[in-house]
Amino acid sequence: MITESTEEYLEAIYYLYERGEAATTTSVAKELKVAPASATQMLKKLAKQGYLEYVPYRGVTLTPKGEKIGKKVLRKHRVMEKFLSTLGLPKSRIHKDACALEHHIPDDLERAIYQRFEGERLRPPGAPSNVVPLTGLLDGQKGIVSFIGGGRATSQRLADLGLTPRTEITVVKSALFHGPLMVSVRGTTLAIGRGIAAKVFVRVK
Amino acid sequence: MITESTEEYLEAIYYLYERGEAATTTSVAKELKVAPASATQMLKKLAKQGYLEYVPYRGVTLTPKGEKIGKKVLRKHRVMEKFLSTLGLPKSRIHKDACALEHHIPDDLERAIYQRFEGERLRPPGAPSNVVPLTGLLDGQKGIVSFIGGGRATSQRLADLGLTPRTEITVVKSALFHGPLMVSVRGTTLAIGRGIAAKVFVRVK
DNA sequence: ATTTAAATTTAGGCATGCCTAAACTTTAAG
DNA sequence: CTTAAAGTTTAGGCATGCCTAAATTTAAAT
Repeated sequence: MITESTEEYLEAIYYLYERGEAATTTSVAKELKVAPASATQMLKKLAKQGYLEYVPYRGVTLTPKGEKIGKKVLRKHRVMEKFLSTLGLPKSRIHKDACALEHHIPDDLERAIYQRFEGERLRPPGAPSNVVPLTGLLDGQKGIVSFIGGGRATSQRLADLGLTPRTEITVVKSALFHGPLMVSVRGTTLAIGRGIAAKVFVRVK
Repeated sequence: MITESTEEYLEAIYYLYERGEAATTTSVAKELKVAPASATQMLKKLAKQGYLEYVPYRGVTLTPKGEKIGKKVLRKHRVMEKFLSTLGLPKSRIHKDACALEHHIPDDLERAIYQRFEGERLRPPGAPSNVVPLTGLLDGQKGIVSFIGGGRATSQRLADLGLTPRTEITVVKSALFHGPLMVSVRGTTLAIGRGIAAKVFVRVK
């Protein structure tokens, strides 16, 4: 079983990596507010477990296995922050509370929360709540195009891609907060930007 | 700082108490799926910390301090279960997931979730989302009566109690899932049943 | 009253992950 | 090339909470 501490470390290292900063013993320790000596110990353990490469006095780099976890935990953290702020929790506590929650949110709960709150923010009033923007789907989910939330030009562009109401669409890959989505429509896979994807409303089961 | 384990124990003991079962070393151990010897050790520690009275070979009873925590954690657990099931998580995992979350949900998040999901379930379509049934308020919250979600007879009964639109109302005490609510209206305190309270929709700040 | 089974506690251990203090590398300045 | 400061690791400890095995207490049956 993967411990909370392991997740915490991998998340912090991934976060440093995402910002282009080096993951040294000290930077990790500072990020997690622990003593450098504690970080050394933990990093050695994580290396032994195959989550990262550890070179004494030089710092660490995540292995694919470690990166996958770090990424996932960070994403959960961000979804939780959004969730907490949508519910009106005081800003001052959002980060800390998200930290506490991120390790206890199962994957599918994260997905459900994401869909519901992201969808709610974008959905035009009156639309049923199982209609969500395409950006609200996560990898592997399917939906039926319900309507296009944009003007004529948007509709046209999307129609050219085969995205018209009643078409079934599958999200192949969707980075949660940035970059294009890979979707599959009528047997073809295509990439569409988040901006336009947010205007495609689909009905999910 | 109160540990997760402490909360877990106090919740289990309170839960036994709620069902009228004796809190013995063994029953607690069974509830928490730990060895009886572990429970003994922990119960002694909790006694030393003033959460419960411990009589060797006889079992434990919660002090007010311990009961307060046990009750709160159990309530969070139940709110989380409701939340998870509203979001469609598989039934088989709801209990376990709620267990993991209950210790990491701050009080106000619990309240926000409760209000939102309970309110959502009962709120007539079209009402703004800061309008919730009276049963959605927790102890100490205030609201302004917005409308009565029942027929003429209900309205009349409530009007007799002084509960008419635009009246300010304060919830004095509300057990979360059962029993009447104690409310204060125009300086008077009265108890009203949950059934009828669910028909009083109030606007909260 | 004795015996025996069940419940409970004590004793001794273990894993996790944190800490401080002291020792050791690395780096950068002179 | 030396040296001092900064960064890092080692060593030794501590708290939490779990475990098993062995001792003890209680309760129930004869």
